[in-house]
Amino acid sequence: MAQFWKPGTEKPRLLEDEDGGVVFLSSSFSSSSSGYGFASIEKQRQRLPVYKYRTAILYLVESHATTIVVGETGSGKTTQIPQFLKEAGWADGGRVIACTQPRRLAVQAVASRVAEEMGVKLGEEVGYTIRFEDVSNSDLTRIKFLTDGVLLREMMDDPLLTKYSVIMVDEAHERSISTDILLGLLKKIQKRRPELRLVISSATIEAKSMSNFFLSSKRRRALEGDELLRPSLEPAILSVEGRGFNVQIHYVEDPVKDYVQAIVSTVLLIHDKEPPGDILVFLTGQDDIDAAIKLLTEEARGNGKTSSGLIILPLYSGLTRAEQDLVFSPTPKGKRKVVISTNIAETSLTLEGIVYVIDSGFSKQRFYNPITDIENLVVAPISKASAKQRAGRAGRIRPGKCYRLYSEEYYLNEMSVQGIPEIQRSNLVSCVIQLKALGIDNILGFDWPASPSPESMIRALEVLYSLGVIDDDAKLTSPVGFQVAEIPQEPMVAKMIISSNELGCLDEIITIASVLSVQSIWFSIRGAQKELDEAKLRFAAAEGDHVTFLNIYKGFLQSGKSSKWCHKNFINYHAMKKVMEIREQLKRIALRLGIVLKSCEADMQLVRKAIAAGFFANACRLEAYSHGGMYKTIRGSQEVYIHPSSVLFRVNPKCVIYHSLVSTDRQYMRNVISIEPSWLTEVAPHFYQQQRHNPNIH
DNA sequence: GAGCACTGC
Repeated sequence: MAQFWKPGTEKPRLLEDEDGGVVFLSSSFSSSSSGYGFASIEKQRQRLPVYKYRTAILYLVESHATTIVVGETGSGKTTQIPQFLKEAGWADGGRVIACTQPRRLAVQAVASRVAEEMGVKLGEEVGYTIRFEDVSNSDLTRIKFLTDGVLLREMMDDPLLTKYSVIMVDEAHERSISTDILLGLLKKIQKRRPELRLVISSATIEAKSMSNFFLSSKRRRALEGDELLRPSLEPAILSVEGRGFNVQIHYVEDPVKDYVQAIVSTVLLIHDKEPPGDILVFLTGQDDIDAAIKLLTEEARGNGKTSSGLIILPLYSGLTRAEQDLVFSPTPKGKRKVVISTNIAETSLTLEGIVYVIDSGFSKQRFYNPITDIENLVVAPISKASAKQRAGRAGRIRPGKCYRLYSEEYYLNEMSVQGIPEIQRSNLVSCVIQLKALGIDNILGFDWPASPSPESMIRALEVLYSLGVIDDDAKLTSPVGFQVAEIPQEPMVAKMIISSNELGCLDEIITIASVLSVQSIWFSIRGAQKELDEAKLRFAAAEGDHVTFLNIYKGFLQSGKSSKWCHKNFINYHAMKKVMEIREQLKRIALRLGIVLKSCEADMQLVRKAIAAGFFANACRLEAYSHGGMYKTIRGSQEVYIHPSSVLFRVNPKCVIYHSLVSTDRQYMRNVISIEPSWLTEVAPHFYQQQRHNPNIH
């Protein structure tokens, strides 16, 4: 059993502020109440911690180009600041206040809350825009919530975002790729539009570096000049307290060898010794979660006293909606809920009723190797910022406790302060083309909040060049480059779509692109693997997985888009509905780009050629004398295998193209289609011509 | 015969 150190002097406050750079404004700025109706809602608003900073916030936004608001959970900053700004006149004269979020669900929730507080109909004065859903009105909407990805897309039509007077970037500390790109671009826009105001909402840990980012060296010089009429270019930092309760932290004395076992022991310890309250456990992935549940169920059963009253539930994104909803159902009296979760509960989902958190100290994180061009998912230690976020989940309803399965010494001395920003862990192909489309040609010189490695940027430029999307001067080509940038898909998929025009198979290709962009269209039930495989066989096409998707789509349409039909065939109905939405979007965009919606009927050779035109770099050749179905990539001689979930598994055609690689003990190709090697020089002569004499091709 | 942290356009 894990031994926890119970410090004699337990920490009075969980969220220790360890960077001294944050300015805390005193409440002398407190505002008087605004003469506003809806008494009860107005009272609720006034009770939010952010309310007493109303005047301070308005003053800072007025006088500073950028205001950084450090606010803990429950401060009310997201719902209140846009309203303060509106009340102060920032939306007068047809201007709009924007507030971005990293996630769609948050956009919808916050927008409807604010519309309710203001007593207006959602979609009119208060609106929102997310992919597939625009609940806003260009004449009426004054406060608009949107995902940061949508705002980036808006910049393609209006690079200076002229209709917005204030842009609030919420959850900036999460440092997603789109937030980072957005921050870099907003900084540029500010130089052209001094009247634009930015509000960056961030966690404590990031505030200082965010402030330094918006105060570049050029600006420091400007500050010394004569800039009286302009707002101060030095960002203001305002800290707003949250409404979380204290969380006591417990550490283990010695490093934990087996964290699944340690979790089980700790759950039973809490259940035995601590007062009622639900437990949230952070683990890395589905495998660990299933193992922990199995072990916990066994040990609880064999331990009479503690076995009663535990409701043990898994939580990860792969679960169906119904399974996920179980964790939100209220815990019956006398019971204790134990939710064993991935990182999904760290930011994306909030559980009420959690009093105890057990933190394994690990999560799965994506890493990208620009040399091999492979993205890997690996279990890695979390950062202090994550650890604090996880612990905070225990203090939402009353004071709670957090059990960290690592030592305090490790936390203090070895854990990194914050995680590596996503942009430094990812393939940058989509990101680079987006910047190019916005006229940023000097990618290497772009002022990022955190610079990606030059190797990753160069690799992205190489891929875009090979696709014919950028030219020798690294400028977007016309029309292909601009078309690819318009299509909201990875550039290789976008190129496949554009190539389908002259091949006359857009109809089929957008179906394939749509299926490839959802997680999985298969409905997997544990223990029903055989049935799933049989269902797959009913649709399997000799050409490969992409053509199999076409068969499934056809069947789905013939069934009248029936959910029953999906169920019978082990197909995920919700995924199919998403496929339909994406397909409609792609169809609309393709038609706008002048691509003709044509079907090639049964001629699958055209479909395969279109796939090759986008994914030629992923072509592989079967190794003639290998018995294990070993392939090598034609370009890099990398050893790869067909994934067992593919319809071409064990079929092993001579030459294939894959859509993506997953790396475990081997590199597995997922979603594979067979091609003729001669097509490669046909669709990508520039890429393969130097290798004309390479025996691998002929 | 194997495996899918989490978002987003």
